[in-house]
Amino acid sequence: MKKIGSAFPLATFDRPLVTVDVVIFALRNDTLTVLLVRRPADPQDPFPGQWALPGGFVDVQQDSSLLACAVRKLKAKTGVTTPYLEQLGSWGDESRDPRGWSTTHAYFALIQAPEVDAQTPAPSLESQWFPADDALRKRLAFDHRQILSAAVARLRSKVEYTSLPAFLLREPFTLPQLQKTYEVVLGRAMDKSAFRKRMLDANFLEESGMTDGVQGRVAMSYRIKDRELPTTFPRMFKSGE
Amino acid sequence: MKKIGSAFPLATFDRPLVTVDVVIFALRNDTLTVLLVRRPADPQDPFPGQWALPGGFVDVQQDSSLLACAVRKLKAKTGVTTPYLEQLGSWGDESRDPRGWSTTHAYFALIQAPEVDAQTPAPSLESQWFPADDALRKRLAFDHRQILSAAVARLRSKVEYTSLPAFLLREPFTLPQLQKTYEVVLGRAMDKSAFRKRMLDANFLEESGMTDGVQGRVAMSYRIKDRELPTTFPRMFKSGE
DNA sequence: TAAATAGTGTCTGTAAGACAGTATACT
DNA sequence: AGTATACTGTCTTACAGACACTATTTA
Repeated sequence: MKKIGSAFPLATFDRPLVTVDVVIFALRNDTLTVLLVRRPADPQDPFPGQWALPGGFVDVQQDSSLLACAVRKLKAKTGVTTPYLEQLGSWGDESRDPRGWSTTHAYFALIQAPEVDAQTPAPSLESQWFPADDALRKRLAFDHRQILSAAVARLRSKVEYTSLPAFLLREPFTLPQLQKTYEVVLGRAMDKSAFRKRMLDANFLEESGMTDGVQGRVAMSYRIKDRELPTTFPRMFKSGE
Repeated sequence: MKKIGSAFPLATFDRPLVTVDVVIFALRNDTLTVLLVRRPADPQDPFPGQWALPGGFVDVQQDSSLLACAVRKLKAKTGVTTPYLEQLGSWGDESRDPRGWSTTHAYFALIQAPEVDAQTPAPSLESQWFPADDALRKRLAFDHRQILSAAVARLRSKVEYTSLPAFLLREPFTLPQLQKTYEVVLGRAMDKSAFRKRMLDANFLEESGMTDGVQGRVAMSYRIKDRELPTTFPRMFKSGE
């Protein structure tokens, strides 16, 4: 077997395939949506024509790390360069890819819904946003359904005790908008007073002037103080897991 | 490049190396310890003679999945077959292994400290338990220091709101023993009354008769109701992250 | 009886939830 | 004025922490 990059001898093991997949979440139409791409129709490819998570092989020439690879794939599909991006986990076994023993490193990204008329890669025949719950019910290529399911579960779980949903909104945003986002992600209504106390006490937002409300009272708008990482609240929203 | 396992054609990419590493925690002498192994002394190998996490290449003939590979490596080093085992994350870049672009899938395991005189693989020159805090200060092979650091951080973080430390004890155990375990892992003392209320209210323990105490009042002993997964408490022990 | 360990009771503080109320905008 | 939206206040509940107390064992 071929050696790469150094004088160290390598055991002659077969190497698994190494891929990276990205679960990209955005809020569209007051719905949590994920981006799926269509596999090539070529019957030589595995799962031809099926929906899959955006992703693919690590390119050892181009990608300096797994994270860099995920960033590259995210940018290629959405144009977004500064998302919230966290590692979800890895999957690997002998049967998930018909081409052989294969591994994937899954990431999940939260992005602001693209402006409809920006010159970002538009949704197309090969790439489309689906409501998360619809996507979960689809038959997806590889084990992507399982990965997507883990991503949605992780997101919903973290939303119970972190400020993650703020990364789905374009800044500045109002507290009612943020509450709506929590409600959409979790699929249940929340109490306004408790919600506001919690967000403001957590001290991760800074005021950013009044909105020019379309109707009704104008609201205070906010920005995230530190976009690097989400804030953890001292308790869960709803007791239990 | 060689094709494996099927008729699907593969792009001729160089494939990264694929390894699995396991961070194995046990309680020894009222101290949180991790198992490290020595790299072979052969200068042909990377990091000869240095301490590293137990792990190595995925063997596509032998391992049907990443998890199976982690289980195999854990068993080889400790003889333990039913640990608490969870995926920690994956690391991969062009420079972590001098042999080339390499990835590792890291797992972390909580096991009961091996009986000293059982016929399990004994600690040896090539394999030794170190207090977690000492191990963190060592120079380790590859990026294993970073991985170990992530494992300790994850463990300490989850201990704040889950029943994880129970997996470090041999059953049955008493509440004072469990409390001691929490204190050892977190490095701080906890209030007895609050601790007991929390554990008993969480309802993940079942009574298992009285201990024959060596001195002092005999204590109720407990077993874990469901060893499959840890229980999540409704709040953190200490507010904040 | 003293020492050691196990276990309980009571009070306080914090933050979430329920829900009713007030404030400010537009029509 | 009426409606829609933003925001506040008050009461209750859940649970962690502090700390003093009681209970049961051995020496």
